[in-house]
Amino acid sequence: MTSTPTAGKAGRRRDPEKGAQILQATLDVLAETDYADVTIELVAARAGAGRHAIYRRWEGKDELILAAIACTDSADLGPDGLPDTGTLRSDFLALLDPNWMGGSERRLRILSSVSAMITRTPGAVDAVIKAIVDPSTAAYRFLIQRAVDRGEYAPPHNLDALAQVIPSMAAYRAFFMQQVVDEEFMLSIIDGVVLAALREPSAANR
Amino acid sequence: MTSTPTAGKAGRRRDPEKGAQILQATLDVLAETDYADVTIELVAARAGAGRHAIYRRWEGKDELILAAIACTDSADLGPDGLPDTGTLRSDFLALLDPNWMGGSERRLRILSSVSAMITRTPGAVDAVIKAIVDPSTAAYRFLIQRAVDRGEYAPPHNLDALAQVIPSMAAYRAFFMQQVVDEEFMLSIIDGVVLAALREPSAANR
DNA sequence: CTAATACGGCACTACTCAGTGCCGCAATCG
DNA sequence: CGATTGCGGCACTGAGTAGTGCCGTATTAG
Repeated sequence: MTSTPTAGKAGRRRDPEKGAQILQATLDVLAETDYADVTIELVAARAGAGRHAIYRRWEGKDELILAAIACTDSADLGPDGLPDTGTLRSDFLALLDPNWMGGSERRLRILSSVSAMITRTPGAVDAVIKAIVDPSTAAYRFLIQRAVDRGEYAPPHNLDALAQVIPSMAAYRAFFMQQVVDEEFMLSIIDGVVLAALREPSAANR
Repeated sequence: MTSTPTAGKAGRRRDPEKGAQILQATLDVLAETDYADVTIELVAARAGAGRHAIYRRWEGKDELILAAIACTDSADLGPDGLPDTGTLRSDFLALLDPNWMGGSERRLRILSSVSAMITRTPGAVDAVIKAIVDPSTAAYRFLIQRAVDRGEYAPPHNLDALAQVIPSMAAYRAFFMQQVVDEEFMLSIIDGVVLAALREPSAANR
């Protein structure tokens, strides 16, 4: 990539907005169509840019998409963005709020679009794991651990496995079955699997 | 599709073997590469056939792949093909045998390759669900239900949700995380999630 | 001012690949 | 035998698209 002309001397400076707009447009297109249908032309048009503005910043299509994945917004999955309602079950239910579901749905769609890239492009797996998979798992791990810490449940046999239940099953349903991840489905997982696998704390743990 | 000349009169008869070989080759290629990399040329070469032998039998690429998905072998997931070891946990462990894992891995790879097609081609979702998703879920549902029937566990709160845990989490790991679905991972799901969510039967149920 | 760089828009090349037509040969029917 | 159809192999067309070059314009440093 050519360095920004700030270090040099003359010339029009590269618009910092454009880069962000292009990445956002890339994520938008990824969330709407499949990887194979993501054309540079489409991204450029969506960003109100020319193709050169893209190729000036990234080596090619794959680098662009990798960069876009890396800047997927997962702030809502951080400890500070997660609900804290007092009980684990109502924390889970709070995640059904459109406020969070919007981000989840978008991440799911991006995840599925990028899937075709995963087996092909080196680095794609790591980018996806870092930007989407890990934050999701970490969010559920955090909620469960907090419930355990407050004495709501006994420490589970395998926290990591439990934390992946909801992301996995939601992705499987949305992706391979093309069915909506609605409240009814989420409740069936929450009550039928996750909470069922957690035990009341023994007296010794209180 | 043109009808077989058996009803008519003259001409060389269409080789019934060829059709099967082409479908098998399609599945092989699907299991090895991505949907976008599945070219008719590649399938034809793998089947030892010409492109015409394919287009004579199917309308186009999508129809070929749909037909191939529909004939995915899931016989090992039928009630008669599943292990019966006496306990649910050892039934699950028996599924780790290469005998079953081979089929599972193949189905997973085909599932991931076809995923790009799911959002695009009408009928692809139904074909995938019927040939891969449903048989997998049904197999786990059968094993769990049998364990419940023999009094090993109490009837679960939501059998369908539990039956989808292993297929979902295995697919998520293999597909989005590109990590092997090995014995260690399976054990963490079996013990940490599925069996943890099942309860010992109460005295009244015995 | 001039030089250098960014920008959008357009045209162009290069490549892949689905689908078709043609050729020669093989099989099957009358 | 001749007509018809299946078959593999080859060449070809046409569509889609990644990537590049050029043009006129805008912005910035010296």
